[in-house]
Amino acid sequence: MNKRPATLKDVAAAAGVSTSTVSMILNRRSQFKPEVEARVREAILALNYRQNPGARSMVTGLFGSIGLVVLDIRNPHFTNVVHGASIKAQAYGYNLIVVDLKEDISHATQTVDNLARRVDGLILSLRLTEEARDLPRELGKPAVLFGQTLQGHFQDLQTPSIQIRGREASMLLGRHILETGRRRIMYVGYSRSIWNADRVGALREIAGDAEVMEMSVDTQTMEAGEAIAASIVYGPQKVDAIVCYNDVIAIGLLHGLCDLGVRVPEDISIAGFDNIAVSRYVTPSLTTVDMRSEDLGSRSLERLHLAIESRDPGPTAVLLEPRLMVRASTQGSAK
Amino acid sequence: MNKRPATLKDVAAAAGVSTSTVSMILNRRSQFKPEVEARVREAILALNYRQNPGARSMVTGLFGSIGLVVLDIRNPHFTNVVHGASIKAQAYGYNLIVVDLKEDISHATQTVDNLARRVDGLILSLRLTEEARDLPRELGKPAVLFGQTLQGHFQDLQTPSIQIRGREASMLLGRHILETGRRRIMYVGYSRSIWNADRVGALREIAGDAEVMEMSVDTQTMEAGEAIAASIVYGPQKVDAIVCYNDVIAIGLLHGLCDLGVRVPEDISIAGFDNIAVSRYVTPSLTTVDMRSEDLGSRSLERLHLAIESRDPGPTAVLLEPRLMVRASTQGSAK
DNA sequence: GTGAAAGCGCTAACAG
DNA sequence: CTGTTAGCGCTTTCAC
Repeated sequence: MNKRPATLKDVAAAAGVSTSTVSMILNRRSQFKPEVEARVREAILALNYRQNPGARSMVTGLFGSIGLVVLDIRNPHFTNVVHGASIKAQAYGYNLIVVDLKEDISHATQTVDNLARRVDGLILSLRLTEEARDLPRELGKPAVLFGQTLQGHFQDLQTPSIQIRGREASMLLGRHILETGRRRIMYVGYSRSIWNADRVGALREIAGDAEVMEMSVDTQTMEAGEAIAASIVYGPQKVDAIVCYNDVIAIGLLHGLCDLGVRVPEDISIAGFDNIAVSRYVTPSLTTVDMRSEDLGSRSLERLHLAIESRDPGPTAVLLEPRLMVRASTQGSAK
Repeated sequence: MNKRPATLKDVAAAAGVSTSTVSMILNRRSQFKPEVEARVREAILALNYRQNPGARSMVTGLFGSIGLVVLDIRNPHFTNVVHGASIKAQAYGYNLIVVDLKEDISHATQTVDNLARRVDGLILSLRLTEEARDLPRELGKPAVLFGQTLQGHFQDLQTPSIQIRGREASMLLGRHILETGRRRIMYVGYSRSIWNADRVGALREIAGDAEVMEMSVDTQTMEAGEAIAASIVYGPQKVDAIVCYNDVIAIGLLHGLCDLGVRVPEDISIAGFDNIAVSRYVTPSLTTVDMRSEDLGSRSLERLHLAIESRDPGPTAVLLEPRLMVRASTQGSAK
């Protein structure tokens, strides 16, 4: 209808008061003559007035929004992070601006830089470039980093973080697999992730005399997992258990194995990380480690809220405990 | 570092020119003395200056962002819509602001209203309230609606839309199921969707002498699908095929059926809608109808871009054709 | 070509 | 308690 939305000035004029009166009534709770306030509210309704958040931001420096940068929204792990953050954002009254990098971190710095100027704070994946991770601090914007711990790295971050203990996750899973009598474990990694080394490293550490082999895929898709099945089955090395970088890859690989006539878990057992919803619904249901995706998102948002409100940041790192989810895909002993 | 980022004024001062000169150099390509331009660019670099998008928006009325409202980001269908839109947004240089309603459309109007003041255009699900759908038009903001056709409704929308032919989708699937000899079809709907009626209606239309029964769940999760399995298996009616509102529900239900010892597809065949990535990877792989999720997102963005740029809206409706994806879950004849 | 000045819509002192 | 006023950082006529 109105091509030009009503402004504060219009409301003030209509109510016969000054703009500052309207502004105060809208924002602070300072008392006004009931009569004046009523007139103002009436005018607001009549003109269908809405604050212009941009103009407001310019003077207050506040945006009422939080930016969340994820690596790949199609990965249910990140979707769950978004969901967790979104719930808390709603609770605190923030807008959540989700930006998907589509696994391409080469523009991460630019993305963060761009986003930082429109939000009160940022939630970033730990897997971004260091430059991108540090940018908020340089810009003086509150930020929270989320992701997995990384041995020898994220302990003394300059930015608060919510981290899931990655090596513990690997160990939980590794221990479980060893307990089922498997001795020839193939780790299928994701070449572009900084967490690969920790995953397989922790696995090796507790493997003892069991052998840990390694392969990797370079896209995080079920297709990639499926495609690698043949090289494992027909490869030179005998394998009786497979640990995948995440559930997405594991589900693809599981399917690929079944197509090749491999019995899971009898011939080869298989597991992933993340505990995405569908893992419980594939056949056999997939053993995995719950990486607390949703908690990662909600805790990050809460932590950021604190930093924005109370100015009480302190680059503390919260460590979340992974949870082993044993399901059919690793059930039963080998042989 | 600098708590206060450099402003245009700072750059102008450093370069010894006026703010308007800097602004012009930054935006338009109007020619300047190479010497002046060089000095300005140097100052920009030296001060690490970035435009303040908020201030710019206030005067130009442009935001460089597009808002996308989805019903449930955890549903891979919507994730794919986001992904499709995100790719095009990046191509056109827009920021994509994704807002997740978490299946609660009661605040849709408020969400849209709020978002509309921060973006150049909106992409909304057709499943929002009519009030929310119409709001952009009242606000004079370009918008594109996406989703499924709805018999007797979305033909003369006031807003451009990208629609997937829902009844055709049902018919494709129904026809396929009938061809496999099934005659007692259970439709498991999602009670909160406006598209339920079309789905089951179209199914009934082509069912002929086959019987179409109906049940429904009220959350769109695999858990809900799983939970309803028993009522179908132990219910009073014999069923030889199941069509679910979407793949998420179907995957849960498939799992539930298997747990109850039902053989799929021998005893009961099952199918869903959406063609989410994982459908191919469950066991048996799930027959579904590709609802062109990613195309819905990318086409919407393209259409919106047109409306924003060329001022060439026109409330046209683009109809996308669904694609039947026959997989193992409906393979083979009944009995 | 370049600068001066007038706002965009709003908030925040500061007066009255 | 309410109005006046001065900007927030940027773009954009309009003169020079």
